[in-house]
Amino acid sequence: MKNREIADIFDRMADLMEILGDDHFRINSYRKMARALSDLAEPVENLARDGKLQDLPGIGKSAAEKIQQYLSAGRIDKYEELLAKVPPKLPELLGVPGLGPKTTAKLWKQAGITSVEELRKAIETGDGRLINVEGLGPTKIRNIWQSLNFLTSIGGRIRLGEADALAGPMLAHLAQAKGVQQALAAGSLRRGKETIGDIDILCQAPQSAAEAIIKHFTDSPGVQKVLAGGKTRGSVVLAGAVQADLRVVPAECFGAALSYFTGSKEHNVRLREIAITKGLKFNEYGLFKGDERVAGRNEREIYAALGMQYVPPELRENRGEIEAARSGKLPDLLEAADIRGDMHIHTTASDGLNSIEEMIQACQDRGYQYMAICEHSKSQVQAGGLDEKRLAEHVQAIRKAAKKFPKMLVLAGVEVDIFKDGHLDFMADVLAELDFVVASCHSALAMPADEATARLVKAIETPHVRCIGHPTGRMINSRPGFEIDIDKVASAAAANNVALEVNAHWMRLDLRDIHVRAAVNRGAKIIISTDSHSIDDLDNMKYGVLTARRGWATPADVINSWPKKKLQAWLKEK
DNA sequence: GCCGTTTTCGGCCCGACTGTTTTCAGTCG
Repeated sequence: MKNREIADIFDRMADLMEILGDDHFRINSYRKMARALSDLAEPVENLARDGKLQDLPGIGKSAAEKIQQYLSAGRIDKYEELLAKVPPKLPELLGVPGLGPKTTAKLWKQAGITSVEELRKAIETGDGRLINVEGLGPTKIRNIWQSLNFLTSIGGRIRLGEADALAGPMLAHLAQAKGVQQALAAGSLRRGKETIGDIDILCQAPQSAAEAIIKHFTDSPGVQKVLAGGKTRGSVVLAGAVQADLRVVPAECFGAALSYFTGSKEHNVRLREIAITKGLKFNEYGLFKGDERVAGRNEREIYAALGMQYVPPELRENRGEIEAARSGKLPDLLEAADIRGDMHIHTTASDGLNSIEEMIQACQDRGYQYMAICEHSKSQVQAGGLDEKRLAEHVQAIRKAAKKFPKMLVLAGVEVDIFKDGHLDFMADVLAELDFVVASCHSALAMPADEATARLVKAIETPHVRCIGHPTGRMINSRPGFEIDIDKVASAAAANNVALEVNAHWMRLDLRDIHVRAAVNRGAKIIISTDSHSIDDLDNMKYGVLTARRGWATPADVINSWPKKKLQAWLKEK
């Protein structure tokens, strides 16, 4: 699957065109193409084969030809032409905060700088080259210098759970400032995206209090560096080199600002375009007819005034939610409160930190009606995987412990390993004794897409298997995991009445959002599980719910939102 | 380069903050 690869090339072409000063509308359309390709769950090769490339939003004749050329010849002429016009390492300058295409072009043409390393040397040695660059004074040079040092210390986007942990204390700190009526996380954190670039916080307060609140924010304990502080917004760097931005707005604009700063950018652009067709103007202060504000206090009245359903933040990615909302066809998404159980929990019997009873109690404390304890199987030696004998003893221990919790349905399960060729770590007669079987891959996690797909399909077709755990095996920001043909996997899952896991741990979130959507579209069922190895891990469920919502999942799609009786009936179906 | 419920041509989102060319360009979100 070459989706990501081709998307990157379109993004790089856009970068090059920006430096060369090309028409910015054209550049924007290249960005849209890159986005369409990276949002695509199925292999772009399939669309190309079926002549359906132009069905993708923003992909026209010319882009389709470029994609076809890449797939058949491994190159895109236009990209090669652009590369020939610009020094190879110049585009990396665009990644330096504060450096955009205009300044990058000037550094190149007026100072002969062609890479980040050369820029660093030019500043370090003070060789005088930068003096010739117009628009570049001492302050800007100092800021660029700091950005260069900042760059070497950060690893890019942080994971959802990490951002959430940073935002929580900051929100609590802000709530103590005088005049604050409410403070919420906006941006990709509110949308529940798997990684977060920076933390956006929106605060409702009277205008008169704004400046003091921003000061309160920039003076916060965790702040390492203040990047900006004005009358309506402030910007800081937190521990771990994470940027956090704050905006303070009065109540009459809060909804407009929340919508604006929640994004996504692509969703917002569409909203503004719709506003224009209705003779309105939409900005972060409200929805305006001339000078009159027709909406802005909350998001719902804005969507209503634009003639569409309220769009939940998780769907705001311009992946079809605008059209659905305009025709009243948005799904009734799963809610966190719908979750009735956790179906993938470890205990001290394998590599968990808490006992059976502690985990049952913790699930009961969270209001669950059912749960499944699923330890590793014998080949997971490093994780204390259970062999047949220990597994049988463990089942007895679970049954015994469960008697102390009559209200909780405790399933004795297993997380059985799927080997490289798709066969399992336990024989069918062992699996038959269990209430619930999750099958997962823990080894050979780098294999070609067709082999990985076949491996999962074989496991799905195996008797007694009811769920595939963390189907791609990816670890966000550290391991890509399998590329799979999600349509094939989901179709097999639907046909065999096997669920696909959304692993709720913020390091996994696997299935990921676009896979959930493809799976649901194919009629596959989802189980959102925390794969908990401790009591605290149980609280990761919220990240799995966010991911499922981003995949347009409804309660009907998510088995562990079903009532206990319906779950028990489903368990008997295979 | 894409796109069409005022369209196949003429559009294509909006404002804050910063530093510098002291009236605005560049960058960012």
